[in-house]
Amino acid sequence: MFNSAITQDLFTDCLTPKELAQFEIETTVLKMKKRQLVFSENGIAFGCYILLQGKAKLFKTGDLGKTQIFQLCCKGDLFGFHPVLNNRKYPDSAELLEDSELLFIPAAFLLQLLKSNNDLCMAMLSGLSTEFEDFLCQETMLAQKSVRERVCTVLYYLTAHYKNGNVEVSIPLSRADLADLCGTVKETLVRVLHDLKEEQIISTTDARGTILLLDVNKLKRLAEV
Amino acid sequence: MFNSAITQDLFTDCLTPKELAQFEIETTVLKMKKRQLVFSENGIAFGCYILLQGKAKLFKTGDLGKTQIFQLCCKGDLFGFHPVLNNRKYPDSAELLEDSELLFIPAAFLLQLLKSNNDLCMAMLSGLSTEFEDFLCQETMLAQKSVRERVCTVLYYLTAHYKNGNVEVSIPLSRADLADLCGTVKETLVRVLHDLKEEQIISTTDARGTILLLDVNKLKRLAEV
DNA sequence: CGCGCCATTGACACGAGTCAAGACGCGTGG
DNA sequence: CCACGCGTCTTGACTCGTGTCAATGGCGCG
Repeated sequence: MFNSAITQDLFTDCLTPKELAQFEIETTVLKMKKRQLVFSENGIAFGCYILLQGKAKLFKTGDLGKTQIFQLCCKGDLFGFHPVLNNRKYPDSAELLEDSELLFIPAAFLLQLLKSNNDLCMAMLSGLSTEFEDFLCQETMLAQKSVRERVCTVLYYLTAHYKNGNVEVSIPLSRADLADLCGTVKETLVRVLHDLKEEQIISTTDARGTILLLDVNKLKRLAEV
Repeated sequence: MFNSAITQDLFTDCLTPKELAQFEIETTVLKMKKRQLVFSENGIAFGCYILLQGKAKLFKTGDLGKTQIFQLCCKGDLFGFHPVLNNRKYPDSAELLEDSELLFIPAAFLLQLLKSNNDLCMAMLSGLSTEFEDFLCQETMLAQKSVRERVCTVLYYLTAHYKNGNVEVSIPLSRADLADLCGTVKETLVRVLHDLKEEQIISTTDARGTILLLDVNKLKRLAEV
């Protein structure tokens, strides 16, 4: 959950050598800073992006101005392509969590590739369907679970993003971002984290509040209630 | 919201006459009764369906057994295709709300069409992207709005499904189904409906509790808070 | 006629949001 | 090198929305 279902493998796996060469030419590498917006809600989609290096969050802003994060992007993830495919405005926003390197793919070129390469199309359909699955889980979780369960669920799934080696998982997200992932507010999130600390399930090492997962199994059990 | 982004137009618009002929041959009409399951979570996907006549709800069951409805299907909607595209099990279930007529499209045939017809692929990609937009709205709504606002939002969007002529909108869903759409429980939903009745925004005519929308504009305003 | 499903209402408890204040570390500038 | 200020994290007190449990009412169907 919260992972990208579609990565740059899409291109490396599906494109012909000739198309790959063209790909090199048509795409552009961008360097951007932490906190910069890659695109934002209602903006026109000139193309999409591959995250070559760094991290990003994808989120939507509700009617009241509160943001809901629905995906965290890591190295290799493709994002921002939906409005290219259905020719609409961006329904969401993307912000960098670290200084990052992006590969920009122009909309027209992506569409041209899709039109001429059926394998790519099929792979994309598959990816979008997997993304659909993910959304179902997210939506059901948000609608049905308590905040405590949601926090545990989110922390558990973040292991996929922030595992160092095989054991340690440290999560450098801010409290505000974590709250936006869980669909709650900072204060409530902090209280839950406090409890989890007392239960020896997590710990916070540094002053920034980086979370260290101590007992992933117990976390998983609490998440699945 | 809660609408299908993908309908049978996909086929009528994109298929060649020859493919349409083949389509006639490969697909099967099914008649099924209210409350029957078309498919269910974790089931194998043998194909997908077009709703020729009737209504259906698509939902996912959470860890605790509570169901969350995320889409209502009307005449012409295509559904149940995601696991065909990504070769997995069904992540959701489909249940008929009325006696219905379905067109079954075998998985292999759908895949064959997609492989040989790029227009169809592109149209499908577009539809899935629009579906993605819809999910973002749903998720943000569920995570951020109060129950009252959610009920108003849901009722408002249901106008698209249950409009008779141009003015009257009557909603024949059960309280349980409405609650499952709003991400709440029957009792709470009933209380909100009670208040909306007092505020002259809706009324319930028959004993089954069919809801009649009196003031769609006010409803919309309450939904957008 | 009576059973059962569904809608409705009431009483109650608790989870979670809001508001306000304090703690802590970090960076900037004097 | 220290002090101040800012941003983030944390905690407390309080309120209220919402879920749970339980009981009643109404209508249709067998």
